[in-house]
Amino acid sequence: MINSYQDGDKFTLAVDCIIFGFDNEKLKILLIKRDFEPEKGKWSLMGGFLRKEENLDEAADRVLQHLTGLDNVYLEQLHAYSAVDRDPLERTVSVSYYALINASTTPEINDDGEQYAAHWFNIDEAPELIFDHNAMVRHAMNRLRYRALTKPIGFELLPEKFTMRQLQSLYEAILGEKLDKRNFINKINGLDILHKLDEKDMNSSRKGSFLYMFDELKYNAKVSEGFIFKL
Amino acid sequence: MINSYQDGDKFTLAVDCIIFGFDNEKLKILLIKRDFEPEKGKWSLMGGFLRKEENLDEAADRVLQHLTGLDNVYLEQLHAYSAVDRDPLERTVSVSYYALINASTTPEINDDGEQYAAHWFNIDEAPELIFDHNAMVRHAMNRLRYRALTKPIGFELLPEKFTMRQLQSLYEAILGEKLDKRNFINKINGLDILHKLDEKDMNSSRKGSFLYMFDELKYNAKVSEGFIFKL
DNA sequence: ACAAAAGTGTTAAGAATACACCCATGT
DNA sequence: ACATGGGTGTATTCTTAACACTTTTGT
Repeated sequence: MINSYQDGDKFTLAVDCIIFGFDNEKLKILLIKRDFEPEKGKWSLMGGFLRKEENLDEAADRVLQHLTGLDNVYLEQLHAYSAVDRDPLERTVSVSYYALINASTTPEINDDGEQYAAHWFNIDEAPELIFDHNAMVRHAMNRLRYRALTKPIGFELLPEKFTMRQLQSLYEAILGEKLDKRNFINKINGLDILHKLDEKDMNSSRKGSFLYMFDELKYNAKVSEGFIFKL
Repeated sequence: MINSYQDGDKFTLAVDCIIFGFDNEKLKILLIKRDFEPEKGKWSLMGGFLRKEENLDEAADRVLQHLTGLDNVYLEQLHAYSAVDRDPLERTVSVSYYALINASTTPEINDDGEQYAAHWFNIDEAPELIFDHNAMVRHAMNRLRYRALTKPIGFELLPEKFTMRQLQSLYEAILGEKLDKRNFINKINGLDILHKLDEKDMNSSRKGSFLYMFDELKYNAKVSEGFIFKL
């Protein structure tokens, strides 16, 4: 049974990316409209096939870069989907990844009109997706919520400089609940992983609000001292 | 790029199982000694190849049943490992699963001596494993610790009837730390998901200790009322 | 002067932790 | 009678949650 390779069936392997973004108000997801069969015209996640010379992480990076042009994106593997009939055309096992991209750094999406049209949707207004992609998105949301509480991944979704209010809005969008302003700020400051700038953002109010940066060095130092990030 | 299936490479897909057990004292892992190449004679996880007519969960079930004869085992998918050179003989992508089996229900292991010899190891005394199996085990331990705090999975590893002390020892083994007896019992009782029997286990002491059963109905009712299990 | 968002601490409630003695029984 | 593990409750600390007013400044 396991003592030989010769009798193994072979499979097409795909990656599908759940791409999250944030526009300072709502959590978004990037979807593409399929311009090819099967399920032409329907919305789906961005995906691609694994190639012999790469591993799954690299395939996900490649797919993401093709669509967004972005490199060094936060990507995390989620789950392998393998139902025999999940893809009606051909047996395909797909490994899902979720990506966090900072909407303000994001250049135009590679929407070449030929293969697919890409579009940002509010996470709660996304259309029905093909295959098992709806389940993939639900799963990704759960993981995102969990991760947001145990790793400072939120910063991946924000511009380099951001206000406390933006950070709070992001966490509210991820967790799906309102948070208390003072408690939130106290908690964040208690973590001591932000650098407060002298600069203010004057867009949101007359008074202006101070900008902060995530201090990755401080964070890494704390983690290596055994500090456990917990929001 | 994604608009056709024809140019896709194909891959051998495997599942590898991290099989945890508990002997009332230590957390154990079931490993097999390979009697075939590559890496003949070395210890590894139990694995097998995915077949066309099944999905990954089914493949993991099959592999596990072949080894242990057990059905209805708790199995959870963990991660897809896909390094190009992870298996020196042939490009193989492997999806890891962890399994929890109740050592007392476990019949003899299917150790047929021809293909492999299976052996239980204390988790902290396990030998070096082939390929990336060491990483798979580390990953599985982390997931097990997390799950143990948020789902009553511990009960999968115990006999149907068990004492509080057994339950506590199990959690201590999983979490790798000593717990306070009174606090532990208070917490467990606070969850109100156990059924206390009139029966006593007379093996562990002269006085005897009451046996308990996990009440799955109560648990499910609580969960569907929105109760969040948190140990 | 007022509208609109920023900024700032304290108190109360709840959760987690530390801790020590008596009980039942077989030998 | 004693040795062994079983069983039980309270006080303290820490963490989390609730809560309201003043500041700044552009119009």
